Amino acid sequence: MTEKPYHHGDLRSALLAAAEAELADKGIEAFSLRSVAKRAGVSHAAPAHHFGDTQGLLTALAAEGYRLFLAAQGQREAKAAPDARAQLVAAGLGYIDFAAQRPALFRLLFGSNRTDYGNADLSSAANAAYAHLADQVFAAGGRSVAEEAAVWAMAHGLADLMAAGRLKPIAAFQPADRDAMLAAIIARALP
Amino acid sequence: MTEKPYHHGDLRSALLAAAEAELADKGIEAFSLRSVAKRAGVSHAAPAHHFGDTQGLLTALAAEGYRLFLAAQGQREAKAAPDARAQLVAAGLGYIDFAAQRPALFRLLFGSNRTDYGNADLSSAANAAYAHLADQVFAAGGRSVAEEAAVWAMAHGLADLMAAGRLKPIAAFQPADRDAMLAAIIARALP
DNA sequence: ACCTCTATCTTGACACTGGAAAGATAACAG
DNA sequence: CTGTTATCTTTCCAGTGTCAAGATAGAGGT
Repeated sequence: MTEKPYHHGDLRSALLAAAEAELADKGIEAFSLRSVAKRAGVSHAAPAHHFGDTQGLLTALAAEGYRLFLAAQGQREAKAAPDARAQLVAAGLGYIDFAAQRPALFRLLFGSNRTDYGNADLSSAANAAYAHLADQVFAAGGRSVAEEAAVWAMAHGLADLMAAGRLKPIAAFQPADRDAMLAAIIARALP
Repeated sequence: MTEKPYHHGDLRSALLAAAEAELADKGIEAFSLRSVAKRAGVSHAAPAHHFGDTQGLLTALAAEGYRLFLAAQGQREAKAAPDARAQLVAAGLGYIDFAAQRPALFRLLFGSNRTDYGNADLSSAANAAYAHLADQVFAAGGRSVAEEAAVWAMAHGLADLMAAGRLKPIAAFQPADRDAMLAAIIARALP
């Protein structure tokens, strides 16, 4: 019976998990560090040692978020045809999956100023996500910043509007129909 | 010499202006009601009488924001060719203009949960913006929710990425070139 | 003119927040 | 077993949003 040892053991991970739960529950604007500490069953000042301040915690969470974000795209890609265009559409669907399943985390990545992109870990995680997009656009024949922007904006726009709950008529479709519809829309932006 | 009359005269408008300045300076996540009151030269509890609470103030600001948002689209439309497709592209450019010029306000409209869409004024302002999009898509031949979503997502994606500063290579072009590039991208999403 | 009524604004209080400082506890290296 | 260090708690402070009570002034009726 590990009641409540003074030393948690893996508080860092526990705090990250608690922070994501807090984010999902209350959103970034009502995010409370003290509440995160309570969720992890620890004093309000405990996070400071692992993350410094709130920005540090959110920065670490965002870095994890970018890795999950890439993983969501990878899951779709694994099920798609191997040609470059199909892979790019699949990545777009994964992009949207992530935003729909974790809207608050998605907004932390793309719509928050409480993360520090000077941080090396976050910076490299974000760059990896961007590089993956750029590679795929190149593989599909895109050769300009405009081609990149077109694909990115289409996927991002769908994802952000879904996360905001503004595409309910589309979200209401059966998953298969919904995916087909979204895939067709994404395809319009392809090179 | 109107030194400091006990009654402000037009505190409501002054508070809205101060709130937008506060939003632009600190972003939605560091938005402080007391700081807004200070900007307007008034006690920290003065806003309560006009807006109730912080959510009330942000809701009123968002309603104003949607009207400015539509006005930004109207400005572009007035300079564009009268055919439906050109008007739709122009509206998209106005959409992006607004996001680029007032990124914090743009995020209040599309990425905040601190506004109350149950409020009649905000709700009707937001609906007016949506109706304008739907009308334009219909006029351009769009007849499905997918057509609507495609155009909306493309404009919104470009706007949100610009507001987040993630399309710097495109933002760096001369205005005319930039607009032409964005117009070409938006055109991909048209019916 | 005066006098009430009501809207507007201020003051003071409360619980909550993030962060700093200092102390307590336990793991670990020797 | 002991000194050292990492981890966590306690205590404190300034700042925040909201509520309640009081102060001020404009508006309308007589």
